[in-house]
Amino acid sequence: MKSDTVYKRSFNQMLDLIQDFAIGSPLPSETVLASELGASRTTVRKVLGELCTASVLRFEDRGRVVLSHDCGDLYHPAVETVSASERLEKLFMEWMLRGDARPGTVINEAEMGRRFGISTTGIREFLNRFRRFGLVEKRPGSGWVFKGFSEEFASELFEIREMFELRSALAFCRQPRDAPCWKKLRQIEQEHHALMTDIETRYHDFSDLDDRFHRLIIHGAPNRFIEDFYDVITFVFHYHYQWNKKSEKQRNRIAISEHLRYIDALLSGSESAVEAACRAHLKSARLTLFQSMVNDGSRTDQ
Amino acid sequence: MKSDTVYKRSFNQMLDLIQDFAIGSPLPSETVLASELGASRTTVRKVLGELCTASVLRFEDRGRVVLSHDCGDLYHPAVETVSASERLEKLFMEWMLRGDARPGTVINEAEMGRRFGISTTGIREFLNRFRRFGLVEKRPGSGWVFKGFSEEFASELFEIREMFELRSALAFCRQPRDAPCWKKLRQIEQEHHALMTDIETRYHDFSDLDDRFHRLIIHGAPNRFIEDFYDVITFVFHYHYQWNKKSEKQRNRIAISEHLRYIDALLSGSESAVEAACRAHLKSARLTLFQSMVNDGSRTDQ
DNA sequence: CGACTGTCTCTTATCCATAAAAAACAGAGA
DNA sequence: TCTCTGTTTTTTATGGATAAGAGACAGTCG
Repeated sequence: MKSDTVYKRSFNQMLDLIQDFAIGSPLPSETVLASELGASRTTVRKVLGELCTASVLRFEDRGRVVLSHDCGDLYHPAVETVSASERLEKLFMEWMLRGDARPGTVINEAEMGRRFGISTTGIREFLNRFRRFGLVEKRPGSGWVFKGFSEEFASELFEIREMFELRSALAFCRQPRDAPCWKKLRQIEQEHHALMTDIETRYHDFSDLDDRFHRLIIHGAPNRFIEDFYDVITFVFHYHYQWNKKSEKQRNRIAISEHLRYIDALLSGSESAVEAACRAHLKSARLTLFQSMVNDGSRTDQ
Repeated sequence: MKSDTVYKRSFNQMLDLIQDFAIGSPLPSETVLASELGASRTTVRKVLGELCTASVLRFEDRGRVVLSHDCGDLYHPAVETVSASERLEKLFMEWMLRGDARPGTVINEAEMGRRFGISTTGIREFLNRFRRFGLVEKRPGSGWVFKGFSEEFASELFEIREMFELRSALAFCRQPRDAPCWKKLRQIEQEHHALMTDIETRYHDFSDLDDRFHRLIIHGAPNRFIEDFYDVITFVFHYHYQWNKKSEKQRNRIAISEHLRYIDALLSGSESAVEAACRAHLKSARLTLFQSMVNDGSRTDQ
């Protein structure tokens, strides 16, 4: 049976949203709310219905008005808000990065299902999707073998990343000067400056900016395989650094200044400068990743 | 329920195999047979059991002896020999390459299931695996959108292929002269010569040789992402040229001579020669693919 | 006429069931 | 002891069921 995580998530979001409306004021139309919450109108109606019976809203004159802001205890627990597949992804990565899985470990669907409390179909689907990350491999008829989040893996990952990024950076700076990407680049540059000045408090915001920056570069000369591959990068970094927050602030500070140099090079239009800045940044990113891999006690061989 | 395609395939293979044994002579042990057929002993036993009741074999003295060679009508039909997922793959590619699916078409699991006679679970798994080919995309909560086997697709595919192959070719020729890959290269060179002399009759054998050649190059400096990507290439070429056999012989003849030049360059060890030969070959391969795409009536826009 | 809501239909996410295949275990003969 | 076969236990492949969620259609009110 499909879980109702979409409903619960929407419910919580709606509760947040209601706070922005004065008591007695009417809510936007269902259609508007739906697009606001990123769900279908069907779901929105269910949420609104529930809130009406809870007397947080009242149906009135073909629309809902806010009756109360006091609904802190109505929130659904956050856990019930993530779909089975998302939960599985998280659990699996946790298991993997904790080092519970030695390279070469054979995974079997039934056991994983039991361990993570998810049906084997779900496991199967996840592993099939997860295959492209290069961390598991399938033996048809037999099970799955786990290949280990190793330095070898990281090294192969970076080799491709470097090829792709360099190609994209050069393509980027060959774009006509009036292409919209330049404007976006300047915007992102501003964001870097802004983040750098607030680095003490906002250093967590870097990973999002980092992602947007690299995706902008890459999107200059679009290639679906390159963009897909960047998903792998994002994914790996996301989880790895979630489990290893050591010296995050410092790491991000350095990355920002590398980005700024990189952006300068792009804006200058000099291909050799771009190449140099790009290589420098990637080399440093690679080094940082490797260091965090060996320094992380939970991941070293013992 | 799991289908018994493994059993039927093994059964047919066993029938073939029995022909190699004289009447009255004993078959190898179950274990040996299993590894011979690439199936488990469980399956082998089932096959042997069936053949005993069909009086093709007789159990005797802790082993089976051949009773008869006359079993031509026992073969299971070839269709029942391919698993649901393989069948689906074929049907899907056929549907796609025939051009039944305009780019942007939204695919839905239930309908596909009906069309291809496969359960939605199967469809879902297939599409998830198929995603990496860059031809379908998922809209979570909603369906799948088909992106079209277009020139754009081919062009993006080739861009990556060229990057990877060039990188691999250069890495290949940097290997020490006593590395085993050189020997394999010479072997493959011989195979090219042999195929070229028999080209009139054996031109079908080229695609296999082509695959082995490129995989050898690529494997010189292994990188899982590059090898994975080559699966995509193989897959695309396999199906595309299966649907478009126009001037196959000529195409293969040209490719062989390009390969030979490419191999010469590798053996010479000159990086610039390798680069030139590699680029030339890929350029020509790309051109050939593009031509076959536009010339294929079933695939042009009408 | 155009934006809304009420209703109905169709599709996806997710679990479960089961036969086929694989793998592990156990006893027996050379 | 080692290799076989007989037997039992697991695990995978594949179909099916169903609640949740998305989308289409149809009135309705300003």
